[in-house]
Amino acid sequence: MAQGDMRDRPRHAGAGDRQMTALDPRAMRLANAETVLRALYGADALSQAAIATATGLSRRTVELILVDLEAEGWVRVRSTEPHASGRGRPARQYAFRSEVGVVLGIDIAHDRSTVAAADLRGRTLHTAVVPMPGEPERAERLAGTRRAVAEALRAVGVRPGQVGSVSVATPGNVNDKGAVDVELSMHGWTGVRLAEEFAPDFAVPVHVENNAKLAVLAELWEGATPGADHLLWLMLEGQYNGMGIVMDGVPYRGVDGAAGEIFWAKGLGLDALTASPLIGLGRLEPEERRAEATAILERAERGDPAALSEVDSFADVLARGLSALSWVFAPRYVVLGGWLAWALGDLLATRVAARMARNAPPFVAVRRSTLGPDAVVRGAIRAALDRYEWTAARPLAPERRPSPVDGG
Amino acid sequence: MAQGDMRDRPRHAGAGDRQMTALDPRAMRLANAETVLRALYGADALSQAAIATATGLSRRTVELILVDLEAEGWVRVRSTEPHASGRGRPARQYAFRSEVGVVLGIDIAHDRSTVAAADLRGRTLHTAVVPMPGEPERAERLAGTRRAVAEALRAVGVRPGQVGSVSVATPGNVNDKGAVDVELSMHGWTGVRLAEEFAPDFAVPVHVENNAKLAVLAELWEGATPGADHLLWLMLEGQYNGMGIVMDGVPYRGVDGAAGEIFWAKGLGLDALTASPLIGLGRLEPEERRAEATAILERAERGDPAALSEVDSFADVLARGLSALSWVFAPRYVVLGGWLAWALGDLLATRVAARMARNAPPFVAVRRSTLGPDAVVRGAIRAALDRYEWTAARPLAPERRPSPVDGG
DNA sequence: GAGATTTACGCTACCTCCTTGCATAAATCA
DNA sequence: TGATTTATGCAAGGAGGTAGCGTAAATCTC
Repeated sequence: MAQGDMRDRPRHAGAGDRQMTALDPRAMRLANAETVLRALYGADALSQAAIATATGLSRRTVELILVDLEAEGWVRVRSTEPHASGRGRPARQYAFRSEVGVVLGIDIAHDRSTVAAADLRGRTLHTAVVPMPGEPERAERLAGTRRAVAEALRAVGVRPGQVGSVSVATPGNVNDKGAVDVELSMHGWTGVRLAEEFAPDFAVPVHVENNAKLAVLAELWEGATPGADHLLWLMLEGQYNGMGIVMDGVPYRGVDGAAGEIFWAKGLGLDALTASPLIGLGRLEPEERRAEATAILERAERGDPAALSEVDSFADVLARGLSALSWVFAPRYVVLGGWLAWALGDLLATRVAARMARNAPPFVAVRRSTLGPDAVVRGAIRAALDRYEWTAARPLAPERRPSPVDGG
Repeated sequence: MAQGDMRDRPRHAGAGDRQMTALDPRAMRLANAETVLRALYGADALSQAAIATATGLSRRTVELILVDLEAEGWVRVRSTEPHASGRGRPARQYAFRSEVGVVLGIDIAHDRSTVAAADLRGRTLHTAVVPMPGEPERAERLAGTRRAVAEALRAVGVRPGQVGSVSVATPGNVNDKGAVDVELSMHGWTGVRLAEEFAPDFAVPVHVENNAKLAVLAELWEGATPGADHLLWLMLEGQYNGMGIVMDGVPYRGVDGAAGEIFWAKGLGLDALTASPLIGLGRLEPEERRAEATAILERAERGDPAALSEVDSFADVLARGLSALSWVFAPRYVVLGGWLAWALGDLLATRVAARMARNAPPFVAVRRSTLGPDAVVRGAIRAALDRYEWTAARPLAPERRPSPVDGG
């Protein structure tokens, strides 16, 4: 169930994509129960009849399944509500209980490790941050991250073994076994087997992915391009840049997660960005670089030619590379993310868009990411939720359930 | 069921990827029957016990399902065979009947239309070719293609309404509605709605796809890279070049099928190929250009510096562009296909590989396509098989069943 | 060649789950 | 207070899957 299972499978056993597992009445019940649960998950509260029409199951079956789900703790009965048409017996409203499971999103960044605990609808319950000043070694970084995990779990009152799903974001290439293949900017990070490192702490498999490839999930979830099918997401972070590629709604990893290394590719011209003063800001401390970027933005908005030409030449290089990539990928959106895009506001995006309008396919739209600095953690939470195993999981007991009031 | 249905869906209803449809006993039976059928499809012949262990169903259930499948005509009972261990009652062997369905692969190429009829295992039963000399207009080309369809169906003794699945290959961008958005090299072809054109002739929806995107399916099926997960497939045809991108085992289309237009992309340098004398050969007639290419190959193999430099400069441009793309896609293979790669043998591939070894990621392997001129038709047949609806289809009646002996 | 052994087949009994349909419950409206 | 409307609870019936036993059809042994 960890990574690397669905790769390199021969897709040509036969026709369409139905399941291949044997179905018995129990499996049927399980599948139908999950269907009901999903229907409730997607809505605020639903009556039996509403669930029946939404799922295609008979009302009787829905009724029986709800009895089970309520007994297990997945579902709460909201006291009969007034009702729409005004008359008739009011229907009982059933609601999914997001509190009965906790997932973790872990963002290991250069200067800090951030751990967010969220409920099953992805609402953040608590965020723990452990700063990582002075370029620490591998062991120190891992220990600090574990402290952040412990703090987050303590805050929401959940033991590690009860966590429903975990996703870890890291800079560098994450291979199909959940280890970092190449990461040059963090000490001793190349070769670290993150999935193995964290696996013993939890009862569920630990998912590990490159940070840009996770941030793009947040963009699809609660960002500028919800539910988009194909897009390119650029993480402009200064020295540490990356790309998230989404195709057919799914993030694409390539062989051992190596996809999207556009800054290593000769021929796209994006390696020229390294020389840009804007990229150079990445070397500064977070507060400092943000101030610098804001200063540039303000100067440019006042019409200062030096600031404008700085942004323009940056946009030139970016637009050239992204135009070429757009012919290859035919994405619906190109999204500019990372703190640099965040700090430069719409200035950069509009300028890149103007330049791409001439050279890229006409259907490609340029967007600025609407996500703030927590894009990567939110993406990790999204990935954790996507991997949460409804059928295997058991809801947390009432006394163990965290409430959103507890944490931050 | 045609194209364009699974696009742009929000992927974040909840967790993993189970089905969302209500399951009743009948659906369960249908799914289990399909599971049994698939097991038989993947093997030559199987006993009840073998099917039971392969599928996870009880032997009794397998037995009952086989009774149905045999009655419907899907399955044949091979007379009890000697048996492995030597003793014990010999098991009945059940075999999937590939003859009970016919699929069509249609390749509309510049100089001809080719229609191949195949059985459900993809064995070609008959191939009909209608030449298209003198750059005909749209109507003429469509009429000629219909003639080829009629001939192929006559040869295998099947009426159009009985065809189980159809896939059409065409040059140009095929949008999500099965129409050609842009195709400049064939008269009046831009805007032709191929799915609609052919739909009335058949009882099943007609799948339409760009020819390079279909050829790559043949490569995965019976070519140089069977079952590969990620690869880039180049169709070098002279004037009409294209690319097929496979990611996670699935061909990638992009917005309205526009993905892979690497020759329109400034910045990759591949537009420079247009100037190459090798590409120029595409303007000649098929026999002529093949002779010319073979002549170049022979001269190069004898060490002729002019021929070698011609191939080298071609390989240079190709390798530069493909190296850049390899950083972006991280494919396992880059495959050179099309008649040009076919004609130049391993010469081109080894030279491209040597140049890419320096600039591309180390895991990328360069391969020459092992498919001949029928790559596109075979890919169309593969696509048609992939879309064949087992559960909806009814096996052909015995008197209508084509036999491989009939056709070519 | 008859009986033992081995493996496969056919079938009955039973279980789970889904569906239909009707009687009952709980609200509003006249 | 009774009619109307909508929701709930429950009994009966049907479809499908599984377990397990007796029988069938081979080979092996003496």
